[in-house]
Amino acid sequence: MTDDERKFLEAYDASKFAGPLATVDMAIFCIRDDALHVLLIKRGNHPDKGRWALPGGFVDTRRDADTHATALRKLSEKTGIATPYLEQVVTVGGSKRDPRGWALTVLYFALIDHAALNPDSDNVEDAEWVDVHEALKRDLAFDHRDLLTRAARRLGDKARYSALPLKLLPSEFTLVETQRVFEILLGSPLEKKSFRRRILAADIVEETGRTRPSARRPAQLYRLTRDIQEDFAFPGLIHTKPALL
Amino acid sequence: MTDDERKFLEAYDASKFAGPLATVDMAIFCIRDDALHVLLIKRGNHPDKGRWALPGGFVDTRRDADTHATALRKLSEKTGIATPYLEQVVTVGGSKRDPRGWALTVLYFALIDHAALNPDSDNVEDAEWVDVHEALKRDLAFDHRDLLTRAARRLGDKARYSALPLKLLPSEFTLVETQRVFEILLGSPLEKKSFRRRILAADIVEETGRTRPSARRPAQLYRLTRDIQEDFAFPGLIHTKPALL
DNA sequence: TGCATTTATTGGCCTTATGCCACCTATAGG
DNA sequence: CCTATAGGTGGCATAAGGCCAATAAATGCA
Repeated sequence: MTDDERKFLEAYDASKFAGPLATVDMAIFCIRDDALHVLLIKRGNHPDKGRWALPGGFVDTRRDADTHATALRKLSEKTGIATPYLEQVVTVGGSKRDPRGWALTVLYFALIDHAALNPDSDNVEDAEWVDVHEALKRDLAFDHRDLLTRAARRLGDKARYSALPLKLLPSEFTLVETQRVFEILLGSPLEKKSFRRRILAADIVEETGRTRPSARRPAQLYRLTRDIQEDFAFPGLIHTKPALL
Repeated sequence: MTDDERKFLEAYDASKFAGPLATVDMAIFCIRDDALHVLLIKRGNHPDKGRWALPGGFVDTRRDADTHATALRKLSEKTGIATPYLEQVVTVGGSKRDPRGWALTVLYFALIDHAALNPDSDNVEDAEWVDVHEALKRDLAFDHRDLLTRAARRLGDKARYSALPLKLLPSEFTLVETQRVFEILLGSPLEKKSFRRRILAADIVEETGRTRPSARRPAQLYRLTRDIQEDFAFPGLIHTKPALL
């Protein structure tokens, strides 16, 4: 750093520039009762007090090293889960979305295995797992309906060309369960043989040798052969026709 | 709005909450000299004065209705182009990326047809179209090398499963040119017949009836049959193997 | 124990999509 | 006209995908 630059920084007062309000909001998804659910929180403070909203809050520039840390902090506060799949969806900023002023929010979605949740959390007064279709019908706070739409669409898109939906399953899962998750996300049934051929050909799952107990023929349990990262994608897990938007 | 809420808002002073600095940065791409190029700007002010950087600047909460408007404003200032393809890539925020403080930037990329540029703009001292590979070797300002990497990767990914690269071409283009753009983005040659079969089957281009003059057999000119929107995607434009990250 | 029932998993054939590459075509310039 | 060259097609062998029926593994009851 040059002296010139050092001098500039000493004179710089960031607080003089009134930037926008910066928040992080999250769509936390899980599969439950054979449907995609999202966690909603009833707002306890103004504005939009009493309305349901996506969990979220202000970026804390003192505690959060980056926005990802903010998201992880919020997620942990709400669900107790520390290492979910977390993906940034979009950032929405504008003057109209929050009555407090020009507000910018970074939207994330998280995928969790419903079974990994503490069952007590179901009985919390101000938090609720809601079927996504149902949630989209509610009068959510701020522009959270738009945000939820975006997050859900992203997840649905990824179900077409990636193996991401596997993150909604427990660490051991059957192929039938896997197919069902894809069907829920895609909203249409899949052909069993094709689905299996593809997921096996993709070489991302392997048999554990164990089976899921059942009153009928027990299903083979599988696990991931590698961790699924963001932007992990491969063609052809699904046979649905192109979504030529 | 309830009285209660109104009272809350009157008492609310957004400026008390020193949010992060909020900026928009852009990777403006075009094809030039048979390679992907990006526009770089030489910084005229501290910090990182004199270093090359992606074009960008602060969100102006008085002028910009939303971040998209900020991006369009920046793009128009730098290139004079008003209606390009614009897509948000990611938002990066953290305490370490800008010496002025906790800074949050929304990264966009724009795709433009190089021929649509005002040729004078090539002679500007502080702006330069740089081959992306070359740009990534430079010591760019802030974390702009990371940002450029992200934008370029997103574009490369989209070349695998969408028709987006068509936005780098003029309004009339030949199929050979189109294939070449995909090859540049993917970094590997494509099979001519397969490529043509697919792009024609996708029903996104149609013949104009005109041809591109040439010293050899003239090539048929095509145009888009519809506007390409963000997240426009379809499988199978390319035959490259899965990028199983 | 043997059979009906139910869910998991596999076989196998037919159709479509792709990879390959040779061949045909349209121009310009000798 | 003939040649060189880049655009554009034909056509077949192979791979991938859709379909659906057969097989397999449990449970519970006759």
